[in-house]
Amino acid sequence: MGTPHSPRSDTRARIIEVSLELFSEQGYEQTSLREIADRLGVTKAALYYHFKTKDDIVLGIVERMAAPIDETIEWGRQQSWSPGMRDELIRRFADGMAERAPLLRFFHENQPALRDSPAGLAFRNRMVTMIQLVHGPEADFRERLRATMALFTVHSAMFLLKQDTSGCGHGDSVWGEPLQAATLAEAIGAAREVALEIGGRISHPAPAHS
Amino acid sequence: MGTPHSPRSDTRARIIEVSLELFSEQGYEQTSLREIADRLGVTKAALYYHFKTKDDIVLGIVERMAAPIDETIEWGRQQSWSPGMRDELIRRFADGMAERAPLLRFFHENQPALRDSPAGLAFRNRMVTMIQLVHGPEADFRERLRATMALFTVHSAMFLLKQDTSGCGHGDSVWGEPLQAATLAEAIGAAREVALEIGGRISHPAPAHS
Amino acid sequence: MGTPHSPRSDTRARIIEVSLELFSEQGYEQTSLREIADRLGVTKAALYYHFKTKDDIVLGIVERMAAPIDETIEWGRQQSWSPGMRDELIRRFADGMAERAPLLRFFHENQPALRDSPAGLAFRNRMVTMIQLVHGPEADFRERLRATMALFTVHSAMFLLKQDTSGCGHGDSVWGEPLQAATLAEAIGAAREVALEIGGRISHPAPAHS
Amino acid sequence: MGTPHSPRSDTRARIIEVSLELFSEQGYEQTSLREIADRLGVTKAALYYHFKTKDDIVLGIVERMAAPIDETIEWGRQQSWSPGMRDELIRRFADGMAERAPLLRFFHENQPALRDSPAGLAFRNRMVTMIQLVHGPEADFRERLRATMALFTVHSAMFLLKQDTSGCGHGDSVWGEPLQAATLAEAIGAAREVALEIGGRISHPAPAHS
DNA sequence: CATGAATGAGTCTTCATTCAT
DNA sequence: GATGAATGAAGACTCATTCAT
Repeated sequence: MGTPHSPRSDTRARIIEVSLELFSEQGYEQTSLREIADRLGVTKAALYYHFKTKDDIVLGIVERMAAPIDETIEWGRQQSWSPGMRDELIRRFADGMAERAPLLRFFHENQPALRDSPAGLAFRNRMVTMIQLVHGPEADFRERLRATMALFTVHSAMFLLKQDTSGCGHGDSVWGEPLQAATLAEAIGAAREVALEIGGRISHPAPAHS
Repeated sequence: MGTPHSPRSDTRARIIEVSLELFSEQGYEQTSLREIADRLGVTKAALYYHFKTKDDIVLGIVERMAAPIDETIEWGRQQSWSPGMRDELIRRFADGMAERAPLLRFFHENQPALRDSPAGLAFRNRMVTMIQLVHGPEADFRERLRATMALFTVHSAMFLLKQDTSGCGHGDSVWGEPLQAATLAEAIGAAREVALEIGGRISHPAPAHS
Repeated sequence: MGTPHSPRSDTRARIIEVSLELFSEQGYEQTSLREIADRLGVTKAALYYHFKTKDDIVLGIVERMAAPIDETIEWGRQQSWSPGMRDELIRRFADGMAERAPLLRFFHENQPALRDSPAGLAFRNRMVTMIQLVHGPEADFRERLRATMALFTVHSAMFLLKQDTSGCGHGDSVWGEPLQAATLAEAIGAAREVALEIGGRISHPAPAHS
Repeated sequence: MGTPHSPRSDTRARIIEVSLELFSEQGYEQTSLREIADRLGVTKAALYYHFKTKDDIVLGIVERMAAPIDETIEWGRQQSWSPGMRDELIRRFADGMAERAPLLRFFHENQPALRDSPAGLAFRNRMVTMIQLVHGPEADFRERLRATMALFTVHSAMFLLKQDTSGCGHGDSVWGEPLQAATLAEAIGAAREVALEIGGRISHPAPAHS
């Protein structure tokens, strides 16, 4: 009851962990509760002790992982828009996502499955808000699009990295040798910079040609 | 009634049409063959007359829709890389995708479901090839990432537009009034330009004649 | 119309041929009309031009293959029972079946599928009649059983031969080297002799120990 | 009602029981899981709780029923071949099968359906081993055939008895009155003796001490 | 905390069969 | 003689979920 982080049961935590893993590897629909339970060495019924619903697990995932986004959003809300604030926003987002890359990937790749679920909404709303904060008020379509691209860059980095892994043997990986050492961390670093460049052209609210 | 004996059943084509529609609206896994069949006014078995497998329908979709990508790839292969060629490549891709926006969206949002399927491979391979053509040989991670983002911009434009549509009443659409008139066509136009800007900074690490 | 063996269409014959082949290889239920049609290079619908029903094909098989049994039965009906007649009956049966071994095997291994079908009945009745002719009137259970075994010996020879073939690599074939040369024909020859021995103890109607 | 909290659900056992019943009555392919479930008063899904697969049910059947064969095989392996041992082997097999007659019949009549299934293999391997033990080493084709026939006699007895039962009214049962009293037990008794006679002529090609 | 047993709805798929052409 | 298109019934199997214990 009382103490916030009492070790009450780490099962709940492990469920979230394993679920995120499987969900991002195989997709939400492709991952069955049996699979999750098996990998945890418990029964399906046990999952239902901790979560009311499959979707509820996703909600759990979001709650545990979305904290940095929320902080960034909170910070963003207290600033007024300026190019510098925009850059800082992107920077914070990219850094916050560094350790949560799989989460981003998971939500991007499972939109249809989560479209109507509370968890899906919860996440999409956060992304939409972030995008709005980045492009600021009264932005036109181009600028909104740039903001979107800037934020999605982190996710796309994942896409690129995956090519290397999943290009199982049939040649033509995106990387030849130059990339042998690109760890996920390095990739995210690079993604941050590219994201800044992409977002960088959003000049607002006073356009240059006024 | 029109033509007496129907021009030899366009059912196959209609299946592809309707399937793409449903697949992109609800996702691949979330769309059952019954649903497709019902909307077409035929039986599930009829689908199996025309396609060996649910996945085979997706393959059909790809085949009918990917022609412009293939042409662009073909063109790209015959050029040698240069900034101008890169821009032209992006331009052609964006234009080709203009009428096929749902296809892009469909594949992006259903990666997990299609990961191991022939159809999924077929499409991902095309995308990977396009990306490689855009960034050209010997590009580093940042440049590859830019290339990726440039091409994905078209898809992200879809994401933005959808917010407007699917934000069914519960607030927080990305667009308030300013976007009331942004037709899909206009959006793609804008996406093309943004894509060009994003791709634009790829400047090859000074070739021999620097 | 007229001439008995006019070459009207050898398709019918080929259907029977191929069907028997597939039916005995894989079983009746496990063989679909599509499979038969494919192997013949025609459409399923074509099969329905020649046969009213899947079961009707089996009937066709029986009709074309059961002639020798019918002749043997006919002959048997005109004799009165004696040990010599019994032996001759077995001999004729075994010889007649020599070229139709697959047929026997097919019916034996597909009894459940054909239990209630006309074709199944047609064949089982023939076998029952043969058995009755072999053991003669007023035989007791033991003698009937012997008669049955004598006739089934031909089929069991098939079982043995198959072991050799289908024991795909996991060792322990029924035959080591001594059997390398046992062709189907030789096997049937041997089966005939064993069948005679097995049937041979049926001494009837005047038992020796009376 | 009887025992308060049921002895922990004998459902698994009942599934096996009912399945064997239906499988032998109608054949493996002709029996649907719905049928089994219905007769048990449970849902199809319940079957899948206890067995991974339809085929797995057959495996369950084999495991529960094949114990006596395994014991006989075990015993046979520890003897060295002699006519007496051979007779004892056949005797034990026949006795062991007395209560499991339907099992034998089931496997014989469903070979095609089970040919490639684990359950089918499991059973066929046992039979092949038994046959080898009966005819001993260095037997020729005739002797192997005799061994086979000896063991199959038990099954053939079933065939005969069935004629009586399933010849439902449309004439030609193998038995008229003389068999009214032949219970299954008696039949197996007779089969045992016939099997012994049939196996009896296997006389090994004069070993060293001839 | 967790399990064992079971459910009901739904999935994809296959098949024998029909019929207009 | 044969095909192309379609059907209706059924099949095996999977899944999220529930509940008594």
